[in-house]
Amino acid sequence: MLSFAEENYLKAIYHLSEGGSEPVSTNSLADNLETKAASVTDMIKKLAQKQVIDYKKYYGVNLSDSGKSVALQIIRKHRLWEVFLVNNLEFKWDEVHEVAEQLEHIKSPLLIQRLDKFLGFPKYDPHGDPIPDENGKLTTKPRTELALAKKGQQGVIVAVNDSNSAFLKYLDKIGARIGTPVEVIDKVEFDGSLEIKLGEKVIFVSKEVSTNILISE
Amino acid sequence: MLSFAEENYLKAIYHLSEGGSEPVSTNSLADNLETKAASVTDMIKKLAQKQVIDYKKYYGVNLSDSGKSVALQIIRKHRLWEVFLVNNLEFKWDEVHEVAEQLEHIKSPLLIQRLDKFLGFPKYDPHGDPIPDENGKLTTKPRTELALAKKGQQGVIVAVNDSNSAFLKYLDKIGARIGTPVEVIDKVEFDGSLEIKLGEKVIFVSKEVSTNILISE
DNA sequence: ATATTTTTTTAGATGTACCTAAACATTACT
DNA sequence: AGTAATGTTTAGGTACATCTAAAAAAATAT
Repeated sequence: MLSFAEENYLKAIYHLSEGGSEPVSTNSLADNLETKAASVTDMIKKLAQKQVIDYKKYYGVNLSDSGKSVALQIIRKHRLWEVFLVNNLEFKWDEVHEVAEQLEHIKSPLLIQRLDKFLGFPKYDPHGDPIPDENGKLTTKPRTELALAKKGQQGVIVAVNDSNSAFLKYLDKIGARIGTPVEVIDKVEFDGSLEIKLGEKVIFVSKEVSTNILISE
Repeated sequence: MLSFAEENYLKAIYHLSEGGSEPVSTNSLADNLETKAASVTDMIKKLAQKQVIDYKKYYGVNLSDSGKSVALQIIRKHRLWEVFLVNNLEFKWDEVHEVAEQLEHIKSPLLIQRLDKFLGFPKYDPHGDPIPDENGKLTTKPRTELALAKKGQQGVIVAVNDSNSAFLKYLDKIGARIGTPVEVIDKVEFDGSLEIKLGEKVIFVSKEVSTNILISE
């Protein structure tokens, strides 16, 4: 049985390695988990001993198969709870993260199975992120960063890259939600900002914002 | 901010002191929390320092007002989650305890406020125990142990004293649920067991069972 | 009222998850 | 290639929540 701290490490490694492909450095984990590099070294030694990661000194860590599976289960729980909070408890999409960070550590396979059923087996969370199934399988639709779209390109917002509350509130303000249609009117060479048609409105968004909006046709 | 362990101590003290009236001994806490007396002494010193309990060496502990309020909030969360599990996630009343033990420690006043609303502001949990309101206020209906009822007395099951899974499964088996009408047909002097009419059936229940069933008219 | 038993507390250890400071490896820069 | 900068690990220490064994206090029994 893994502790909350251990589970958080596995989740962080999963995210930082983009799904378990690349190795993750000690410092990037320390940053991500808001802790110190020395603490990370301590913990990854323990996780390596438990066989959930592969660790070679000075070379960073990789999730093992079992570690990846644990990480995906935590992500599954996190996202299912987010759906519950938004769909049933009137939470806004910028309010769910903190609470889901706690709920994701509740240990009860039955609970998650039943919650999934209760929610109608959702495939995506309120930020458009895919929810892994019981076996940890992800169904990822092709999606592009809005920042990479060409002038004239059209699409629909399917997800956001950042679940930061301030960012999501800004999106609410400009009327950008999952499902909102977008069209690139113009790209500003100077700072990479975009002029876009969002629903019925035409506005400018910074490069940073457009990097964090994911669209598909 | 209190840790899970600290919260569990406060909850245990609340239950063992019957709502904060009598002092609770070190050993009874150790028994209840399945830990050792020495560990309890350590912890109650810390809780006393945090002003959530009153502690005098060798005299047992009492909840302070703030400690009582914390305990009631945890009990509120526990019972609301139990309602959710039974009403919405198809859990049976003997399956909810363990999961609710985890869920009660989630820290988010908004979550509990919204959950309460979602559930329709329930007053009792699946075992018939009253749910404290936001201010920790309990509405307790008068209720008697079935074991204390007199021959010929009639009533309705309103709660159970023990949430032990085996006991609840037994109640399911004999058809005893919250709301089931009961009538005392006869009391057996010898072992204190009862002959009762439960719904439409007439059966015998042991003294131990009847002690754990609460009825009201 | 004294001795015995029970209960509670203290003393000293352990494992977890952190920390700082210092040592060591790797990478980047003239 | 040699040095400086950056990244990582080790060493040693802290707070938390637990433990065992022993000492001390309170309750019980003779």
